[in-house]
Amino acid sequence: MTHKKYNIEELAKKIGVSKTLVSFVLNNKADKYGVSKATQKKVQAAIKKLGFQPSSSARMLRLKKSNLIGLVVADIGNPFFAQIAMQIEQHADKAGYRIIIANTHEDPKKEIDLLNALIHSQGVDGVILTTSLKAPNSLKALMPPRYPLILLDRKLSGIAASTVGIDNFEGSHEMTKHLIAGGAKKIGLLTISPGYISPIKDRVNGYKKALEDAGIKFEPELVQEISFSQIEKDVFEAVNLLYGHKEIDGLFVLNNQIARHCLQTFEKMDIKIPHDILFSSFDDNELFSLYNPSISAVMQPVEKLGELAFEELARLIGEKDSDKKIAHEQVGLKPELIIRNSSKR
Amino acid sequence: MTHKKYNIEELAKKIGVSKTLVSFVLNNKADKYGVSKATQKKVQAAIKKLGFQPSSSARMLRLKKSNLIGLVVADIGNPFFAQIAMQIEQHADKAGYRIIIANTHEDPKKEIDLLNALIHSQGVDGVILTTSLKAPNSLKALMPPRYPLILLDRKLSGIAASTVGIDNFEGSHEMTKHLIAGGAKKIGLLTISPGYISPIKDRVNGYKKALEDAGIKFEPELVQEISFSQIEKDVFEAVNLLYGHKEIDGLFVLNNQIARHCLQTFEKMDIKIPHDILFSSFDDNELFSLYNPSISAVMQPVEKLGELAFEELARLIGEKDSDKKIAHEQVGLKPELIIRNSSKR
DNA sequence: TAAATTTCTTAAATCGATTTAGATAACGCT
DNA sequence: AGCGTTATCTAAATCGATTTAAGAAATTTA
Repeated sequence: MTHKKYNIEELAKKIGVSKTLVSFVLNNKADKYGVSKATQKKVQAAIKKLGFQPSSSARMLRLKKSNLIGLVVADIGNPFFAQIAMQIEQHADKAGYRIIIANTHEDPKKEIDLLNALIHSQGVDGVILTTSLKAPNSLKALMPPRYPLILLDRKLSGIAASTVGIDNFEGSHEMTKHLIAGGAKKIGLLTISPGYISPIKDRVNGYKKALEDAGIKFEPELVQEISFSQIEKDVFEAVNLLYGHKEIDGLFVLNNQIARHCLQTFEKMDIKIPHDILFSSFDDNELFSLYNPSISAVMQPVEKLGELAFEELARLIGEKDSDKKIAHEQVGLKPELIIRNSSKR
Repeated sequence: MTHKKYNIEELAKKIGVSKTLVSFVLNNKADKYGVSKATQKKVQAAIKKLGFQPSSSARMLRLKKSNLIGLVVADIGNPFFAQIAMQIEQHADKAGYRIIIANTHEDPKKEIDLLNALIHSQGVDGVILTTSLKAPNSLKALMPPRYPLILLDRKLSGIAASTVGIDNFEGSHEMTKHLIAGGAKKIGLLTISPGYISPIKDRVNGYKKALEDAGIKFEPELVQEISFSQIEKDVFEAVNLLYGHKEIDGLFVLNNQIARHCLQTFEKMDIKIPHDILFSSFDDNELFSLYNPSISAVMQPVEKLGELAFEELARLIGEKDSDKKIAHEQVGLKPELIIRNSSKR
């Protein structure tokens, strides 16, 4: 039952035709090259019967096309990225692509190494990247001209690449406005390292703008950066500082992992939301709807993001194949405010 | 700055040696073949300076080794699998492997198609699989003899493959015992489709055994199978039936997604846990510790599972390379009971 | 100095597909 | 019959690496 693995040459010999002919049939070029219907049938039948699968390494080598796309993310452990990855896989699969997943752990050096390997060694046809880079130089240096690259979630100025993400400024602006409308006068902000990535900067700016709109003075010490590698400890200290000493009456956190640890800290310190602090987070999450009180959040349209990222990448790959000009799109989807109980009294 | 992409031949010409020599250096065989130290230095320098990356498709073709492993899971959306995937990626990366991720959505046909493509076309060096198959035939038919395969989470009898998972019978047995000890006399069980996969069967058996131990008669109608594709609806109906009509005083659910929807349903129906029903779930989860009341769960050692799955696969790949016999390990890690407030009064 | 050895280097075959250019056979037409 | 056409098919080059077998240069030995 377990049949031998044939290559195209053996298969051709078995059928009694040349491998050229088998290749024609395999690639739907039989008609184009005038292969008789009878022969086509014969070849098709043999392919199916023997379960022949052409070697993708051989095709890759010859065609310089891998049907592989690289998905390089900062942290697949974060459900936000895991969800997007799933969406991307789903769309890629439909279009005949496989995805290679790689995790940078927010390390720029690792990011560059991985990209180098994926692009130049593995030969992936394109890359979807959530970059942790501060500057575009090292990325630019390794990218072949007109290489299909999608920046997901995080922009990187100075690089010509399509970007798929939400309007972080607006999401943050709206949520902060909402907290203010709920009565908060002194709103803490918990950001996450690295603080230089675009969504974080945009969100901080959205927060500032909302304060300004409301005539509230921006106080830098109310903004605390949580280190990606020691979230638990930093959150505890930050909440301690902001609530214990700065006496905030509102807290907005820029990431769902931070939010989780805030909730833990609130329980530990016996802080009651929304009574003591109005609270909200970025990135909605199953926990938020079930928690008591339910947690307000800025929701990113994850399915849409994944879909768009892949579709745009597929478009770029297609254009590259046909050697047209590559136009880079900047997609800024609208985030959605999910107002629940943690942010209003 | 953006330098041209060289292949080994161009690189060799540039340096003024043969590509054979470059290849020797590249593969650390320079000493073995007696390349002079001076030449080695020269070649090394050029490789580094020009950032040369050998084409992996060419190497794959020649060496029949891809340094790729396939990770085929039923549902990457499930945090349990996402976590394991992250662990596997981490260990694989260290060992120089890339992972291709594929999602079967619990569809056996899709699973076979994907495996076929990964093994025979992509040429992955090995596969880690959470199978949705009922019978091993179709899998056996496509697997080359002695192919490195790890079954993760789910066993499949009749197939010679290493299996990495936990002792599901024991986990379920212990948790059911705990519910009984807490005073539950009529315990509902929510399983998930497909019901024939080994962990589910083992868990159901553990549940039965615990009832038997306690002298409680097993009632088949207290066991309800939730369909993977319509969890929300099924959970609602099942809870309605079991609590509303069968008057259960305990509920054990076999999957964290089901648990989530149970909590929603409880709120909707105003069922108080642990007061009205003692409740617990399989697969621990951040939600469970933060929810009020906190939810008891059978925790699987996710990091350990991912690590073992990869290490065992790497071992098999290594043995295959050196053409030794492949011994198949059956790893059954101990699950851990996390007792919180949902399961005791 | 010539022969034998050792040291270093390279030409060419190979992996399995695709594709170009060309071969062969059958056919129609004058 | 002879010649151009058309319809089918195939030989051989190619992609970029690895590796075997063998060649050239340097060194030692006789």
